[in-house]
Amino acid sequence: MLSEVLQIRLSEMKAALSERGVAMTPRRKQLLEVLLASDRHPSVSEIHEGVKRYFPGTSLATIYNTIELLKDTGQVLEIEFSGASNRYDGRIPISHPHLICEVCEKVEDLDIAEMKDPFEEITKSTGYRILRRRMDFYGVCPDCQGESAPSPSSDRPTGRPPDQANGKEEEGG
Amino acid sequence: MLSEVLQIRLSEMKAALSERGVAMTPRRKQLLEVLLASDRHPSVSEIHEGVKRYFPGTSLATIYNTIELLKDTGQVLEIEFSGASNRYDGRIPISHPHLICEVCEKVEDLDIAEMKDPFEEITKSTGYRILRRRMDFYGVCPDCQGESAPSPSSDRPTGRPPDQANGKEEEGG
DNA sequence: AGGGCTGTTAGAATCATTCTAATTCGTGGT
DNA sequence: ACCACGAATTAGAATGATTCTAACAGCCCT
Repeated sequence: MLSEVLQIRLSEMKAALSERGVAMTPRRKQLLEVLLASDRHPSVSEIHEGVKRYFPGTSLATIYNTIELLKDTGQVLEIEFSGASNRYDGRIPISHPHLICEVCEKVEDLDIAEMKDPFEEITKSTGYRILRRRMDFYGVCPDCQGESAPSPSSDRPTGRPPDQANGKEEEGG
Repeated sequence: MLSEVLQIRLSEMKAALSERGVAMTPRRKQLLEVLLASDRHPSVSEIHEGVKRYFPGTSLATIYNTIELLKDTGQVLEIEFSGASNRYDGRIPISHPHLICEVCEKVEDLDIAEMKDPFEEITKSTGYRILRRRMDFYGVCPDCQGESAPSPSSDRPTGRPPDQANGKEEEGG
């Protein structure tokens, strides 16, 4: 069962889809719940698994299609990865920073309170019309540190090996 | 011909490769020059084109292999994209912010002087061993604004359509 | 019953990237 | 000159996420 806050998000999502004339079918409803229920920033195939528990015949295409609708209505944040599957955040659909473990591929939200938002300033100084931003930090989470092999508890669909461990820990910048 | 600053970068790259016992073959030398000569944050296939002008038989695998060596030695910054090709920055190989036009797929460096670096603080508060970060701003560059179709001057190998233009300009967060 | 509009599906197509196995190249030793 | 060895390079296959296509199913409306 979703918490009260997530129930509100669910309503927002449904409203946004309905406003655009998209039907709320049982599969789609289930997809939204799976998306919101997970705190792992799930991938398309994880969402697929979740929906298939209730609607076994569901195809991957349906998940991709519905995610596309959610993206179009600004109801999900897509976190892109080049070698692996994209991950999705339905709980906080607006740009915000993440912590990403390169060993177990965990994606966590990150609070940086005192960081000033350079949004307006960039718009002014560059002339760009900024649509979204990405601020993510990649590293090794506490659980995965001190292990030579990645934690076997996490299923990693296309995990990359921890080849970053070459002593360079601060890059400055 | 490369500027003096870029000549220095070239030397650094060669030194880093040599230190790791990697031979500086003519193809690899050319690849480094192509990478440094471009201010477009070129993709693998753009680099491939550049190298092929001098060594016509060069295969894509060679480009991928050499880029891999450069990544391993910290001599190139990889900017990942999920739907399109990755882009590479050999001039400034450490993490730094970019401006990315979603219409013409231009990638520019961005200076944000007064932004405080939350690096140490995140390490302390989360326990993560941070290896790299990404701070990129996506939008529409001045050249592409006011055009319904992307500028035909730029060659876009796997361009995505400008479907971001749905009125949401500020996402906050 | 029929028309038309979604939603859904299986499977093919695409495309960047990685892998594999074979060939070529360069160098050092004879 | 010749050979041997290891690294560099190659073509092409394999992989995997995503997108596309064409067909089918469901439903509302008359």
